[in-house]
Amino acid sequence: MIPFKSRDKSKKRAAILNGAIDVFINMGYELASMDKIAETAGVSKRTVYNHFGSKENLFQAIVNDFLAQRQSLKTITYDPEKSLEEQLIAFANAEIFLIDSPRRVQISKFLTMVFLKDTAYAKATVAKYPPVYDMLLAWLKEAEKDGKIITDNLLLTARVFYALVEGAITYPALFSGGINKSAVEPMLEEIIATFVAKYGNDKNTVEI
Amino acid sequence: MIPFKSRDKSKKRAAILNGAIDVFINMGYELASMDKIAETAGVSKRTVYNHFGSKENLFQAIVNDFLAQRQSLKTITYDPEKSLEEQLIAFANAEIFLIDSPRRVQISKFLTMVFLKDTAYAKATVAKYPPVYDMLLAWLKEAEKDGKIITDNLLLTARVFYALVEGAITYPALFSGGINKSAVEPMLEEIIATFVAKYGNDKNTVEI
DNA sequence: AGTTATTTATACTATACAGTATAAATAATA
DNA sequence: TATTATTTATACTGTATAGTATAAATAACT
Repeated sequence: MIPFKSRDKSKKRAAILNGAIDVFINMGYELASMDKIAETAGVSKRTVYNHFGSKENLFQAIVNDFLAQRQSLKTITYDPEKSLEEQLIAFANAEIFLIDSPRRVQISKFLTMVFLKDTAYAKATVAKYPPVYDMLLAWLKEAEKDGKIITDNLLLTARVFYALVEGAITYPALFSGGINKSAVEPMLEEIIATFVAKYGNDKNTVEI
Repeated sequence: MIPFKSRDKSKKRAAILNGAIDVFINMGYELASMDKIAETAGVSKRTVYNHFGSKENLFQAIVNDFLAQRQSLKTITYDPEKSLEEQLIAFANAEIFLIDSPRRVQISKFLTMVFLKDTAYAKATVAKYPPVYDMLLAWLKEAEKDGKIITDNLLLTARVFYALVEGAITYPALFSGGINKSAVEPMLEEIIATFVAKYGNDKNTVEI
């Protein structure tokens, strides 16, 4: 039977997703019971199943919603008029966005746990979204052509950049439960300066 | 009743720990059943309980055994005769040790998951062991005094170093399930070079 | 060989949870 | 107001698992 006319279910759907995120975060996937999720969402258990069918599906919906956000971040293209630092900070901020609100850092933490538990699933899931490295690689290529970046291995260089951002900011935020701007900003400057010290074409010094 | 004489239980204990690690790694803490652990260890379930009392205790024993290994790594002191690179690689290798065998990378991965799930527990547990940063901080202080390192913030500098090592090597190893020397070595050189480019006192260049 | 610490096999208890069933209640639309 | 898509409350099924009980078996030490 095709419903005569379907009504707006988005409110309940959002409430369920929100409650589920809370419970997943606080209990972990295994210990998050569908009863608890329904209660937290202020919804009957049957409604949860009507919307998502299974715990697994509910989880997938959360993951997809979250990763879709990342996808929608605007692209960054090389601009010879702007300083390297300014442009690199834009790349870093695209990562920092993922841990930039209490909610997002919770979800990132949960996702990291799940991805660590099943790295094959992690790989398959992340593969559905545009690779983060590619945008930086394209940027680096342009910057190198413009003589502002010096490297003999673009991929290694990109990996060093993300190592700095993730190692200094993202992962610490997951463990500390969040970031505070006043602590992140000096660190962000420091890692950008570190990157530029290695790969920037500093025309103001010369070998003696 | 005090036992007349206790016998050597270390063999069974080791078998249980080993089996438990296998099961924890493959199923995660929650889904690792004590029946499965006993079976994997080749031991009766009652013996598991005789040795460890509870699943929680068994888990704690694994964590403590693993972290105790790290503690036993030898200290690294500043040596003015050696190059910065050579000495920094020793620091990096102390980290790489933790992901340097298939077994250790599995345990590190599992521990990272558990620590992410309960960061308060993580903090308390890690606090029981010597802080990793302290040794590098002492080294940096000496290197700075010796004029080989230039920085106005030792702590930030240490954090950049570990960000590079963890972001470029440790975390990627957790997700990829291990490291292969031929891929790690170029990356290790690259991050050491990056660190030195920023903080090394390069007397061979001068501002013009 | 005899003592006894340790281990084993089997069965059991109590609890929790994913998912289903059913019938009644609610609320949006016509 | 009548229709019906959606939601709710309650109870249920089947399965899984942490931990315990008990008595028999094993093996290290004297």
